Amino acid sequence: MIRINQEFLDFINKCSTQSGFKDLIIEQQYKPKALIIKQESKVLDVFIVREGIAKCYLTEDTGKDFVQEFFGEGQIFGEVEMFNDEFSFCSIEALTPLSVLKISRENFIYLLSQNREFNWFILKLLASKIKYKGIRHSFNQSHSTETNLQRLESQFPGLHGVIPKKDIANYLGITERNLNRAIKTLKETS
Amino acid sequence: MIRINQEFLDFINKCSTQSGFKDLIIEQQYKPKALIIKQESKVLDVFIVREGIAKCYLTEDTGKDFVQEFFGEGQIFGEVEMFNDEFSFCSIEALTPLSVLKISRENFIYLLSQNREFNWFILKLLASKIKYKGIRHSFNQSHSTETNLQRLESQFPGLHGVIPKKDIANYLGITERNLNRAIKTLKETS
DNA sequence: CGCGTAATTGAAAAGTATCAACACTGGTGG
DNA sequence: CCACCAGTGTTGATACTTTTCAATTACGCG
Repeated sequence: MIRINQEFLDFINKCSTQSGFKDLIIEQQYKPKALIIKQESKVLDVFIVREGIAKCYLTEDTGKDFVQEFFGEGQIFGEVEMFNDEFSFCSIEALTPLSVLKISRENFIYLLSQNREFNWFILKLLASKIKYKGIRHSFNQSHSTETNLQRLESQFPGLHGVIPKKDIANYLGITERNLNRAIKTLKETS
Repeated sequence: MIRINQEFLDFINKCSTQSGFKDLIIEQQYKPKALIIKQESKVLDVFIVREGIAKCYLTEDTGKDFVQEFFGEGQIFGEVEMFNDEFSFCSIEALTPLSVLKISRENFIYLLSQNREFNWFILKLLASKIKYKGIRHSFNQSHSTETNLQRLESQFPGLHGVIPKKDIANYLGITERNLNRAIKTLKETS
């Protein structure tokens, strides 16, 4: 399954009903293929996935796309840009119909300073992303395409049908041609 | 040059002279090749580089090492393990004689909750690591070995003589053989 | 000098990208 | 109902890149 964070989503959902909190959180909907954050553009809000799947990817000067991560329920994005500079280093696109909760930069920083629990959640989320990215990059570089594909499928069973092959290839950092060969090889040897 | 964070180092140095703060921070020295954090082991402290260079790497089940990052002055490590679980997903090794400032888990969490400036520094540091890792992984996957090497050399001029070739190869995710060919190719075409 | 570690190189094998052709699918309009 | 289209997925042949492995050289240090 896609990476999710139910605990954080529950927390935010609970908050969005409390006075003094609900006004800071705005719900929003996106259709598939909608571009939510555009690379190199200003990011004014933080987003939390309520329902659906989003794709986080980076377009290189070579024209190639590289998928950083697929975001499921309770995953946050746009928060990295709140701390250092407001320009996004990646794009975010809805893969399925997507429901998000939006918090403005101003309110996000206010919450961080005023709500200890929120602050702790964000620290944990950031640390978790670092770990995820570190392990992923290392694994990718150190294993064969077949092994990388197997790992992805064990982490996200049922990604076929939801995520286009092009995106899977871009997540693994390989071409579609090579992805197809890997799939075939795995079928034959199983 | 190696990634550094002078602002944070200045802040920590200043703190370590203040009453109520200095007792929380311990200075420590390591010799080259000393293993400071061991993969899969418990991490009890957070470390901040005061002087020298450390290598952050991950050993895969294939026996291959992958270098995540080289830490310079003001860079922090061990902090990721403070938030989720205390077992390290990577190893940290001194490359040069290394001077670090150490903060125990207990005191780290205390500082996070009591010192707003410290809290904000950590948030920024974590966000910065995410961005660094994201951009790096994407660039690596999308460019040729030669281009990756050029990028590394432009970011860290003078890494030869300090960082062994094996580590450079492991940082780029390639073999030493291939690194040597890339170096030769770049020399010829320049 | 001799030892161990690090760096270098060539040749063969394995893996991956590129490119072009073709198949499948769902939706649209005649 | 069929023809057409665009987007997506599939495949083979070839060129290119990287790894593997083994042999050799260079360097620092007791």
